[in-house]
Amino acid sequence: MGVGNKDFMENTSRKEQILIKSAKLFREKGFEAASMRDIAKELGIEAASLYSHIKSKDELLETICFRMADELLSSIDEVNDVYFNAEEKLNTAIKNHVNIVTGDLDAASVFIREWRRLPEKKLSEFIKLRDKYEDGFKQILINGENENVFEAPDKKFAVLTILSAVNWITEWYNPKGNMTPDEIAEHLYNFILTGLKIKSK
Amino acid sequence: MGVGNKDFMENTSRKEQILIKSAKLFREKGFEAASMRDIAKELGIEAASLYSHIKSKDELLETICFRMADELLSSIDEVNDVYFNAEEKLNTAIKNHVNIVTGDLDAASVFIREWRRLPEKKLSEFIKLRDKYEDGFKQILINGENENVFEAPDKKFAVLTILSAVNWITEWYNPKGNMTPDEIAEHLYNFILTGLKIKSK
DNA sequence: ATTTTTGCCTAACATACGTTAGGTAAATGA
DNA sequence: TCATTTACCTAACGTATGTTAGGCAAAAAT
Repeated sequence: MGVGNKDFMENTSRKEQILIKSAKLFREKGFEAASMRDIAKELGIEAASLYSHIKSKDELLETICFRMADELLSSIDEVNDVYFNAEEKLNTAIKNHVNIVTGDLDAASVFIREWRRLPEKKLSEFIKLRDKYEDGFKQILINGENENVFEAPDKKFAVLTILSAVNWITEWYNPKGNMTPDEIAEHLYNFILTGLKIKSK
Repeated sequence: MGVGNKDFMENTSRKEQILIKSAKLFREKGFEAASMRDIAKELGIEAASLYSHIKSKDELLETICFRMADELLSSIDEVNDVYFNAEEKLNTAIKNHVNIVTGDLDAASVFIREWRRLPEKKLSEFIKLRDKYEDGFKQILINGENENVFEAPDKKFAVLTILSAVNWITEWYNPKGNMTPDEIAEHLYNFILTGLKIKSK
């Protein structure tokens, strides 16, 4: 009942299954409104049984949020290490971000929307990681300015605006829609680079 | 205890005070996590006393969300009625949006983040209003294309990206910071119009 | 073959929640 | 002056929540 995709689930550890369903429900109903009993029901077990695999509800939120943060951070680090050209860096960073986010929409939505509900101690740790990620993008903009290819008077502002656009994807992206993640990334990159105004003008 | 700004509150009806505190708490803790007892405590009364002024907790969320929606909608309608030039329209629409959002950050955050928790019936109504607002922006982009001043192959995509940027303000705007709403709006407008890339290139 | 571990179960706990019922003292209106 | 309304109160209700305790059958490890 409610279990669904069993073939897929069979190769996945119980803890992983719990995380997947948690992300789904945290996204749909919000962290507080999604109960342990809801999560258990999705897996066809009782709420108390969840505690054979996890320590607490908070742990679920933590794991989802920090996994995403780690994934994004290692992506931006790699971009800044590997590529030389600022335009290429920004293009790749955006492409990676869009792919990570669309690759696990549930977890990404929780990462973007529900991180505020982390317990205080983990929250400050989380915010540090977010800041580090933002710094990764800032670094790209600084590179671009040195290369005389980007212009961003207020770098922090520019980064926040860029990230707002790539994060907002979770609000409207439909995997069954007619845009692939790479197409979205390209679209976004073009928009961020050149804006709305007609170039010939 | 916890009441604070009494002078200001004295000219405001009790129901309005409740709404103000609700918005504050819904923003800080989320709709589900902020309890009626929390809201009451902010006003120095008992939870049950709230029900002399309101019907339910849902009603509070509804009022906050729909007020914001109405305010934004009449703003975009006015812009589309009054101005003729597409660039001017977009500039004013963004300026209005930023001013409305920064003018009541608590309510705006709830409008942007917590609308999902609306009861099903109100939720569909709310989504209709959001779509209408998006259409208002889309209309501006279409105007701009006809005037040969904007270029946006995918208009829906462009609108979502623009709105993501103006909505994300609630995540970082600090009223005590060193940017006025109008400065933010101008900054945003420039970014949306021309992007990062250096023009001379 | 026997022990240990795993993964679930039922039952229950303490707490928190939105909300209602019924009352009361002060302000308001006739 | 008396009646009504307003804005609060205390008490309580039913329900939902995260989590723990203790047990039990099957699988895994020794």
